[in-house]
Amino acid sequence: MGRSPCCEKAHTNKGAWTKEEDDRLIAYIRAHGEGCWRSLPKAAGLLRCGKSCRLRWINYLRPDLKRGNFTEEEDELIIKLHSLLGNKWSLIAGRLPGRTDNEIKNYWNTHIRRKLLNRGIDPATHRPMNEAAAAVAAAAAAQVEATTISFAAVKEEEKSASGFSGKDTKIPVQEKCPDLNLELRISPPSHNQTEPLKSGGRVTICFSCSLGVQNGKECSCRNDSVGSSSSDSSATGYDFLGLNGVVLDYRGLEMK
DNA sequence: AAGCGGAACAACCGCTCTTGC
DNA sequence: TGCAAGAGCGGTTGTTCCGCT
Repeated sequence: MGRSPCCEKAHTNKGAWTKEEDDRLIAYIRAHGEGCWRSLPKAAGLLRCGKSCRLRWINYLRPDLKRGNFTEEEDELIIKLHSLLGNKWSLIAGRLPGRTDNEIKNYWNTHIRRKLLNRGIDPATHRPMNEAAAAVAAAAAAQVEATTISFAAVKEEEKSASGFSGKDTKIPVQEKCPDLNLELRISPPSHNQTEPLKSGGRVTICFSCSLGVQNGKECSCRNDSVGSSSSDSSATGYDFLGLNGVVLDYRGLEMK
């Protein structure tokens, strides 16, 4: 049983792409468009795996790609998006026109990770390093406890608690960042809001705090006790990218 | 100039998800 | 409902480049 390999490895090239291969791929896609990647190599006369062709096209040959260094703005945007989405590189890439998931992933691993470490921030949790270590220990303890909970029961609870359907229910980001709003919704305070800010163990914090910069100049929740006046706009969500006043639903981040 | 080590990046691999039968 | 194919994603590896000694 099992799946047939995506290509016949014995008859495919591997390693760096040559100029000629690039030209063939570009010419074929210009003529026929992006279609069935599996059959594309043969049709285009390439001794490459379909996956390899797809990757090459998406990451390097697409005409709308923006090459060159990342700007400071892009850096910060990536950090913010990563704190919200985790390693969902494709989603992050969807918010950065002209950038690819692979490019962003590489850039994260080589530049941004170090940048955050230099700031004393754990790149995985976006919290200060010492706090992150404590969080890891706490998470490990919690995991032991969690093993007693039936997986089926959890799935059932997810299903009923989530308004999302199918694909949307798999979002795992929250497990790593318990402080993040599980619905990943960024919204201004609703004047009609009747629920307290902290409900069912969910705490909403400002974006700056989620990055581990408590009491920083950008922290908008420092003076707020949880559950304070609902008329304070900073208490219920991030002013994410200056989007205060806009409801940002996680589902909207999924771009195809 | 040569050797070495680390950084950067391109590409591959294995897995999951979606879709069609 | 189950299976297989195709597509996509994220982690990892391999190669090249560059600066330092």
